[in-house]
Amino acid sequence: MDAKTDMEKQQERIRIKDIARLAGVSVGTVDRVLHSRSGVSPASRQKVEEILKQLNYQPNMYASALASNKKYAFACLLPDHSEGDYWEDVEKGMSQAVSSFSDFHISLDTLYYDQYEFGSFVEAGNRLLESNPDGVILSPTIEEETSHFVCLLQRLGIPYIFIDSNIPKLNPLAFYGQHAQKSGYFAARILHMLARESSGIVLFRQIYEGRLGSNQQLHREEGFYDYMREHAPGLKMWELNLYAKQPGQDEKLLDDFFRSHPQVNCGITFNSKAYLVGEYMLKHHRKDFHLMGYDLLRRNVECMKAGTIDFVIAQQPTMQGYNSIECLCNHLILKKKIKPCNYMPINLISADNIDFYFDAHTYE
Amino acid sequence: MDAKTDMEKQQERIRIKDIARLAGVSVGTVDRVLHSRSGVSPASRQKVEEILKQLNYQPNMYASALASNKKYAFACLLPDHSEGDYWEDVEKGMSQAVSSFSDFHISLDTLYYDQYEFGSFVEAGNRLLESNPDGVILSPTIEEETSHFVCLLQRLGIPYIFIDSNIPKLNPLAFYGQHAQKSGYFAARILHMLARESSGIVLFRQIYEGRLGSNQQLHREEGFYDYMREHAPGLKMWELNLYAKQPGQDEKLLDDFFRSHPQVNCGITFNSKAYLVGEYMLKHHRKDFHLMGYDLLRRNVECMKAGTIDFVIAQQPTMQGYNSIECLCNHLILKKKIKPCNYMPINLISADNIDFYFDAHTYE
DNA sequence: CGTACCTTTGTGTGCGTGCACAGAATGGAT
DNA sequence: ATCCATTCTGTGCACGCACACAAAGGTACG
Repeated sequence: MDAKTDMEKQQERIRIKDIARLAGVSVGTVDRVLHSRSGVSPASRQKVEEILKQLNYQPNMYASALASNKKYAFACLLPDHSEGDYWEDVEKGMSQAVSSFSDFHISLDTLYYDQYEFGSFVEAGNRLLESNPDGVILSPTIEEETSHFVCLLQRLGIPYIFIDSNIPKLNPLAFYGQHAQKSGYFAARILHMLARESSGIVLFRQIYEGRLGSNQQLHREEGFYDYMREHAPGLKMWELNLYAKQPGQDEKLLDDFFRSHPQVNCGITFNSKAYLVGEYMLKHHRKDFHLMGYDLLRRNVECMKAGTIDFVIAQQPTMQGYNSIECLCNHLILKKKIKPCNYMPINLISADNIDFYFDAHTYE
Repeated sequence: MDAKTDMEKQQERIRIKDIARLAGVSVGTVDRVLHSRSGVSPASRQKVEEILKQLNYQPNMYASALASNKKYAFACLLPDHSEGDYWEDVEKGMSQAVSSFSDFHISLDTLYYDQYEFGSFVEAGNRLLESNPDGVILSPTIEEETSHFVCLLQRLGIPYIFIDSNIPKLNPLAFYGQHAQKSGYFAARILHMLARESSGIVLFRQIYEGRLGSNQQLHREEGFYDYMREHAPGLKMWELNLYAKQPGQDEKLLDDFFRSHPQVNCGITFNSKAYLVGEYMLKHHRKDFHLMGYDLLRRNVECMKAGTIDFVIAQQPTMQGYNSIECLCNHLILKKKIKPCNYMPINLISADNIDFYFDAHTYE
């Protein structure tokens, strides 16, 4: 029966056809209004817009994607990385998203650069632009170069998303990552519980070419010191710089430090390389040292299971990757409004709850 | 041009039409094979199945949902609850999912029962069955009655999902919730850090009609004791039963306990009612007591901000709700394979990282 | 050989939307 | 009034799939 009551119809989804009928125009006109195309008289436009608002019309995105049959090419610019690294999880999340939204005809091209060679970032950026992508995802690890690159994207009208760390003034379409300062603050609370009153804490830092690796690291440190200033002003703290690239050198630095500071039984790294210290402890059979770090890298996980890393703060890299692709789809295809700043949860992981944090499962 | 190279076509999505052409049959026949309907000769069926497997055909679920135009009614059976409660977040997740999958024409009907009146569960269950739903979500809080109810569902061929707690032998289509034993174990690790060596720990328990509220609570306790047995066998522990329904009575019990055990400065609840103790501490201006609990109820959050609850373990109720609806869609509409056991992360929340855990944002 | 009946296969329409194209209306110039 | 240009509006097909219906082929029986 065509003669359904209004009661029943209320539940039904409103279609373009319905809007057209109510506005006394054809679906073509409604379509033009919806996509703000030209060729509609002011009177019709206003009438249609009125009805749209009144009925709170939501297009059927599946029908829309089916009909428009466009292809979207996304591109991603990441630091190059090896197996078991942080960025691998980010990529995993992105490829999960690509396959989950494959019916939208999206594709993803990932380009890599050497985080410590600025030239390689620029070069990768140029290659990316050549492919003329519809949306870009990148991590603003190098502020200066990112700034330049983002200017080009803006000029071309290509939306870009930041993951992992943020530079708000370069206003990306969205940011997915952790609130670094607050995560440092939280880490401090936990480490403070681990630290005995009498002893002290050592901060292991990562130095490249004479400067700290990233803003992330700096903000985490800030948060850490903020907490300690408020809650444990008397606690002694040391900073020890490590260099990752020359393992022998780091080992010697650690030897020297612990020889001259035997009472220190607590430490933290504000980057993902806690395993450098954890593996050192393992090698020297020191199980009494309490260590914290960041990110569920394979080597960190192994240290946690072996007992030389107590806790790690995870920042859901897989979810970051997944969400950033989803965000581009929402923006470009479904024209949804995007939330610009999206902080990931600050997760505390120990050997006990680690099994529930490989967030892969969430998005099969 | 119709004459695309195979190279190009490889990237394209395979359609039913393609399968039909390659198998030398019509799309109707392929359709029949895909939906395992009758009326296909063994020869054709085999040929089509072969091609399907060979090309790993994945149907376009959007087109499929669009064409089939079926309506799905889901039903949900939950303990009744007041504002700011745990179940409210579960419901929030479910309604977010319903609106995010609204193009699949799903609807959700939620029924409530009194958790402590078994008869009301049965009555709500019967009302639910009358509406003849396509899928059911419930929390098996009462084992006996749930078992009966689930039998009925099985007989009717209606799939059901458990959230929050699990009874594997009633084999639900899927379970979304926390690994209770391991979460208790993890909680113990944290509380052990909070507890000074010299003092002891009190376990506040929730008693209804002479027995513990739920299996969840029991398993958490188990995990907690497991940890303590392994890592702090000497630590003294007490159990104090509370009754929630008579606040005056609880206050007296707490008074008595702390008068006779002034050295105890640490406690935990294995249900969501930590605020009973937190608010007591607030009232008596005791800030030196370390308290842990479960779930981000409004009253718990307030205690955390006031400083009388140190940590809470959260179990992502919103995500549980969202995922359970998503699961029914995947199973009934998209015919995807379902993962039967889905453990939520074991999240540790303090006042510092709480802002990042109202998981609403994730699914706008 | 015609008819009835069953099994197997092919075709056509519609789901809600995007978009190209055709058609109608308007206004101005001749 | 006629013609053309311009603006505005309506129609029809396509997207990939589900499902109803029609058609074709085969078998049995009078």
